[in-house]
Amino acid sequence: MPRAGLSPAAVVDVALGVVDEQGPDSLTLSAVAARTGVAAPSLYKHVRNIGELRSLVARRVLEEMTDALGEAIMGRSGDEAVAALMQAWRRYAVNHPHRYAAMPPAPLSDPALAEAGGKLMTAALAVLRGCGLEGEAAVHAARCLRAAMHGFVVLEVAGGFGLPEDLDTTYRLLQKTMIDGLRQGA
Amino acid sequence: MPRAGLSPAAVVDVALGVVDEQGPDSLTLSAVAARTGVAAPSLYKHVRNIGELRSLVARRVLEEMTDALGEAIMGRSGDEAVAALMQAWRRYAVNHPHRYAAMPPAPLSDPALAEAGGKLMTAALAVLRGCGLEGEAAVHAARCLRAAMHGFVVLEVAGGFGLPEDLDTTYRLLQKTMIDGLRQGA
DNA sequence: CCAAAAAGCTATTCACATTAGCTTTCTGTG
DNA sequence: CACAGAAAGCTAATGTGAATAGCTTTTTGG
Repeated sequence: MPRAGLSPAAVVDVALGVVDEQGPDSLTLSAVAARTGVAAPSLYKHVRNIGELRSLVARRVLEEMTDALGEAIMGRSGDEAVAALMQAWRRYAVNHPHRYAAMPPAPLSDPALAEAGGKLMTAALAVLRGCGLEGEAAVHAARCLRAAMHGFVVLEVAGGFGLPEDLDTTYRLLQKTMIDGLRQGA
Repeated sequence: MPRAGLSPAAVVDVALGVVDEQGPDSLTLSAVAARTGVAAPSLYKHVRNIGELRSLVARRVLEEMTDALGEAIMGRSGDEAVAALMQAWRRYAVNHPHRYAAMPPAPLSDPALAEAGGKLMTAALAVLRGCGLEGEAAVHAARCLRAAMHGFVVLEVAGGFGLPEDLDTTYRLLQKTMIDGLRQGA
């Protein structure tokens, strides 16, 4: 019988499929193995363990999201860039809810994840510089922005907002609030 | 040999100990059984399954946190109450990081959890009424507030804020931003 | 063409959740 | 007080998933 032709990247591809369809908690080596037509232990030839696979998935997702955000803010500046950033953040999470949930909120001792996160931070700080925020003030502003965006989409994706009121309206209010807040800080 | 004298509540007590010391992911029936001096399967006499145990734990934590927030806002109103609410929210999470992480962001089909969450929502809406917000506007404001608080403490507790800048300062900025935002909406 | 690396596989171990079925301890009622 | 039945516990067993060991097959480079 011919080989499956796997590689770490291919395993991550399949893992992303599992995550998309069944959520991050269902990402198991058996599930990935079943989709690749390979026995579960064979996957250890490509990833060290399930933790590494999760890390690799998280990294891919973070990079993908960073790209999407980068595109969204490209060519914009000031409040408009902040609004675009917030919009793109939420759109990514809503379009890929399981992928978003597959990203840990912190790099947890994974240098590659930390680096990917650093790129996102750099992009955010660039946007804030366009709002007149630099140095320490920009760091505090970026944290607030991230907290607001992350908090909102985590709750939205998990179904944490029970009431029927329109979520787009809520998010618009959050955008306005944050943008006004940034203006204050500048 | 005498009985262990367990009960659903006692099992939850022990489970909270496990959560506090080893985090929500380490909450297993074996861990709880070991602490109670009982064999793991015996726990099924008190809880239906591990999922129910997690729900019961989450409910206890949510109620405990709701109490803490209720105390914090008691006797205050307006911006001061909002500031106290935000302060107490963060304090609870920082003092009990694993318990905070043990709460799912949504009731996920658990009516008891939903009810506990409803009480918290009621308290929040009461605070906002004191800021001149009612009806739909209050719902949108409450969501924004929750998103900001939850997002911040999730990231703080997980170690998601890498840089060395002072987190108290960041949170003060977030408080100010949200309070200004609420004033706008009113 | 062949040696060795790479990629698979089967068998096995361990942890945890869960079920089944048996035994022991309480408890309340005659 | 006795004892029947409920409640609470136990052991044994199953299923799933992670992980390791050691063997076999496929590639590939010289």
